[in-house]
Amino acid sequence: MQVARGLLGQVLVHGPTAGIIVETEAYLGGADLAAHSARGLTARTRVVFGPPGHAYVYLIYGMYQCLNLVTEPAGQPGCVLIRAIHPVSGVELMRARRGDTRKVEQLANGPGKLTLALGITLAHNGADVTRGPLVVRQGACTRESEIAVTPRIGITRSAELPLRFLLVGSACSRARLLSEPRPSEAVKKSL
DNA sequence: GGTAGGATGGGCT
DNA sequence: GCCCATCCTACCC
Repeated sequence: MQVARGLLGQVLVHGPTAGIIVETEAYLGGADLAAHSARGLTARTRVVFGPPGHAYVYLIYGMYQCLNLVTEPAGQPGCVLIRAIHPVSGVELMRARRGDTRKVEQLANGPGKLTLALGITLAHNGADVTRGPLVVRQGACTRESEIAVTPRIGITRSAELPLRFLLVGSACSRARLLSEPRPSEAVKKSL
């Protein structure tokens, strides 16, 4: 949960493409029934029970891939789903991968979209995010006041838990945030 | 602006 | 056989 907040404002880099993380969701161990790990250690969730700082990538709805970062010590499940990024480099490549003719804000403003835009696939499952080629870099400092917290979306079990975190100034997460506060000048500039 | 429905395949009961 | 941590298109305001 702390990691999910901390990832906001950090930069996700893969090759020539990169973007600022603007939306995350935490998936916990224990009573969080929405987490894949809730049903115990299986072939699919092996990585989630492994050491932190690794990528957990899985196939959803038969056609999209979602990227998570493992957060807990080995033996203990827990991860953070990256839900949206704000593209900062390699935008033309992202555009090509996504099929062109879109606004920049829409290139990677969803979990399935950002893996496509960044070129992240199931092959990255288990990859060490501190060593590359897929890396998380420290970004600009994020103020607590720039973070909004809401229930997670797209799930039914444990749906009431407030585990979704957004940078309120980002156009890339805006559309999905109900009753959105005014974006601050500080956030606008940092994007 | 909004919503309804279909695509599509692995994982688990 | 059913359930998805999704996205896009068509269609209707």
